[in-house]
Parts: sequence; C-alpha cells; structure tokens
Amino acid sequence: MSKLKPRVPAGMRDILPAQMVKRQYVIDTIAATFEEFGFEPLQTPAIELDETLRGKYGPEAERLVYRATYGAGEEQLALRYDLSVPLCRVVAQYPDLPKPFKRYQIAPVWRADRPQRGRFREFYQCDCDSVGSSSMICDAETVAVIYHILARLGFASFTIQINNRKLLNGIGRFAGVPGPLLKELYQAIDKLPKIGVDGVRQELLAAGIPDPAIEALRRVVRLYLQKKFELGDLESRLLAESTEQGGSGFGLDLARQLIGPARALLESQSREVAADRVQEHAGKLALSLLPPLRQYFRASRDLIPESVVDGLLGLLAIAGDNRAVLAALRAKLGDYPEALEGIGELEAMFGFLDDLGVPSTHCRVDVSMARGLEYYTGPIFETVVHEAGVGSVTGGGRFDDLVGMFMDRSLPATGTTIGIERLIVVMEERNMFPPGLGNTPVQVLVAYRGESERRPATRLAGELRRAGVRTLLYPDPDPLREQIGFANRKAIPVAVVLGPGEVAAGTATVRDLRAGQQHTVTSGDLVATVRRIVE
RNA sequence: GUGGUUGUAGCUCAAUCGGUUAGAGCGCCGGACUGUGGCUCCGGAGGUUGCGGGUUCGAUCCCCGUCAGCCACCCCA
Repeated sequence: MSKLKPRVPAGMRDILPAQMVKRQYVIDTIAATFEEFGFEPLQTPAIELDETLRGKYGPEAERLVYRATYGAGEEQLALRYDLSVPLCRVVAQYPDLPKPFKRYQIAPVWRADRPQRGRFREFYQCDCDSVGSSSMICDAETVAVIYHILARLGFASFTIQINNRKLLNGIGRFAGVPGPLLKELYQAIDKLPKIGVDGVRQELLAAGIPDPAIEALRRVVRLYLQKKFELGDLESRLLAESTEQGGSGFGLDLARQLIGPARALLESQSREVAADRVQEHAGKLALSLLPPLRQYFRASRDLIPESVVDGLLGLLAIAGDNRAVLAALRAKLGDYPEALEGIGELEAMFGFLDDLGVPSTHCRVDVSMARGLEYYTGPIFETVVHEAGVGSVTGGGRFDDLVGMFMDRSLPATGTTIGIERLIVVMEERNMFPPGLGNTPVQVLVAYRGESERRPATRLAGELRRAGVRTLLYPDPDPLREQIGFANRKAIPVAVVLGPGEVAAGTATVRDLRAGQQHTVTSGDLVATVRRIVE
C-alpha cells in the first residue's frame, strides 16, 4: 500500500512558525492601529449561506466563490469571499447594534482564482469599516488608518489614491456615457496606469460591445500569432467563431464583415512575438478591429460616442496639487450636480485629513482610479507601494447601498481592506522586519545535564514563566550538545543550563547563544540576567 | 476561465545528439567531541527524474494527458 503524498490544495499553503512570527507582527500592528481609531473586533463564520453571498459581487467575481454543500444538497453554503458582505449581513441581522458601528476583522477569505505572486486562494484580509454615518470623517479616518499602518510597518514611499464614484458618474454624464455603461467606464479608466491613454481610448470604444465577440476575435488573432493557422484559413477560422457554426462569438453576418479588415490587419503583423506576450499582443490587435464592430453594434447596443472620448480623457489627465485638481474639476463640471457632490465630499475629506495629520505627500486625488467593484457609491481608496510590483495593497471605499440588500432600509458605510499577503511579500524582499523579531517567540531554552537536574529545571522554567519570560523546557535529558544544538537551530537567543554544580550551589548558567558567552548567576539574578540579553 | 513556461535528493541546480551505474553544493544523520551550538575534518543516508499513458532496441530528454509552481491575460488584496 503506497503512502499518501502530503500536499495542500492549489493556491493554499502552510505557514510554518518562522513565517508566522512575521505574520503575527504585521497583524498585531494592524489590529493595534485599528483599535487606536476606535474600531472593535468582530468574528463571523468562514462559511456563509450561499444566498448571503450570491448576487453581491457581480458575475465576474461570482465564479470565484467557493461553493459548498452538505447532505444531499440540502444546505447550500459558500466560503466567504470577502469581509464586507458578512459585515452587512451582521448589521442587518442585529439592528440594535449602536451606530455608528465601527468594526475590524482580520480573517481568511477564499477565492477560487489562479494563484500568482502575492495572490492565493486562501488569504487574510484586514478590514476596518464604519457603518451608520455618512460623515466624511469616517472616510478620512479610513485613509488615516491606512497611512499610520503603512508608516508603522516601515513603508516610506507609498500613495493612497483617492477618488469618488459620484465624481466619476458626473464625468461620465459630462462625456455622454450611457448609464448602463458606467461600469465599463470604471473598468476602462482604472487601467490607465497599465495601458496608457491610448489603451484606455480603445477600451472606452469597446465598451458596450458584447464580450464574447471581442473574446472570439482575440482568440483568432492569438492563434494566428501562435502560428496555429495560416492566413489562407482566416476566413474559415472567423466563420467557425460564429454562433451559427457552433462558436460563441458573433453572428455569421458580422463574421463575414470582419474577414477583410482582419486579413488586412494580420497581413501587416509580424508573428515573431515572445511566447509570454502573445496574449497581451493579441488583445491589443483585436481592439484595432473596433471600427467594423462598432459599426455593426451601433444599432442594437449603447456605445460611447467617439466624439466624447477625447474630452473624457482630457478630464482624466488633470494633474497637480490635490486642491488644484479639485478646483479645476469644479470649474469644468459645474453643470453636473452629482460631480459637484463628489468634489465636495473630497474637499471635506482632505480638510479632515489635514486635521488628522496625514501628510498630503501620501494621499492624492487620482481621477483615473476607479476600482472594479460595482457597489461603491462615494469616496474610493487604493494604495500603491512604489516599486513593489504587486499591484495595490489596500482597497476600499464607501458602499452606502450594500446593507440595504439585507434589510428594508439601508445604512451608509465606508471602509477599507488591507492585503497582508502582498505587504509581507514586499517586506520580506526589502528586509523590513525588525531585526529583533527573529524566527521564534521563544526567548529561553532551559537545558539540563542529567536525570537528577530534571525537576529543578522544571521548577526553574516555571519561575522564568511567572516572570513573563517565554520559556521552552527541554523535555529529555539528552546530551547537552543536542540541547544547545536544538536551541541554535531554532535561533533561541538564550539557554539556561542546570547541572549538579548549579543545583548544589543554587545557581544557574546563562548562555547567550548569539554572543557565545555565558555566566553563572544566583537564582535571584537569573531573571534580570536573561532580560538583559533578550532585550 | 485563458495563454505561456518550469517540474531531477529536504533546498538550489547539473547530466553531450535519445544511450550504460542520474551528479554537485548546501542541508540532514553519524563520528572526531559523555558540561555546551556556530567553525573545521572524516564518514553516511537520501531518487518510481511530479503523476499517467505513448513513440523507441533504449526516455530525465521527444509526443499526449493530468497535477503543481511561476509569468502573463481576465479579475483582484
């Protein structure tokens, strides 16, 4: 019978003690700061009813929710996907909780997506949220909490980007973006830092065109770049994507219209593309076939008029000092009440941020930051650690309508989540943990010579513990070589050694493993001597 | 959910064009060393080459599938 191979599910991992010491340090710092700002701890089940989570995150995210059932499908359950939805459930379930309800929660969440650097299927989120107040003080304090946590963890160069959904909606209205396309507007402009102005222009022009059509086009272009077929087969490839031919992309009539432009495009392209960039490149090329697609869908779908895209991009390009940006926006968007409301909220927030002592160097208005989630309604925040290459480390905003999904009336709410997995990745790379942290919480190993010192050693360990020293008592009378070797391997800084001589004299030998020195001290001096070494 | 790429000792990596007994460093274990770790020296153990199938006289190497890591797309902490 072959033994089971020990392993864990994809994207999940064991966190061994040396690693846990670092995690605990980060988590403790975050929790202490949350409490400093008046947030109270909350715990909720890892598993929620499926109905609680369903329909809250949008179709894209919903496929990432781990579902679970028990019994013959009687209980429909799901692993929690974030901490915000359970919070809203709690607030609705206990209507008597005093408001404002300011809670924090540090707990694992589960997402069934593909693992990557700093990205797992099980990971911790550290959330703090305020429910029950519309005051911009709550939003400002959320930003202040983020600032203080990152500063305390030793980050010097980071930016908390701040925007407002009301302002974005106003900009959309200013530009003539049809209401149903607001979500795609957010997603497009959110990519600005990554794909640049021209990329965003393409994305905006693509808004409203059905995803399957664009995906099918990308697929064909990709396969061509990968040399899976030749130009002569382009027509049959395109037609095969049509719904009439069993594909999922587009109608046969559109497929026929695409043949000419696609041929012209592919003819002009080199196929020498690095293997790991094919997908990215194919995506860009597919978008350059937008004109015939827009032509085709113009009649049946809402699209963003080409004439307004540049004006919209111009607004996104406004840069400068926070107050100057807001003033410029106010001047341009004076006719759009929702935009003015959003600008007013941001102005109030920055006032409070001044009062809270958050330096303006670390938080800035960024009109191009939108965040993907649909449920935000007001100020939104996101933090980028410079030169880290792990995406954002915090994300949040105001979600005034989410509680309303669980009860008759809604309650205003705002908050953020801090992603410690990414923080830890960066902190490890840059060696940002305090040198004294070590790899173990153990401060002292109590070792002893032989059987007759066992009980005295046990009593001595108790004495050290009562004095608050974290003490590991070695369980067996192994050779001292082994006991000291064990302490060394565990990087325990101090060994207290007891032999017949020490027991007879009422003393103990205190060995400083890092310095390689030892002293024999009376039992009265023991605790003080140990403390001096570990502190 | 998608594309690419890599899986060889506990870890990091070798192994000629597909060829005989798959190697090295670090780590681990034992000894030099029965009241003391790190350093040094000597010795040792450790492998179904991720897993399954195929091609071949012969596969770590080529092909297919699968699982996992990494990179990227989508999305996101």
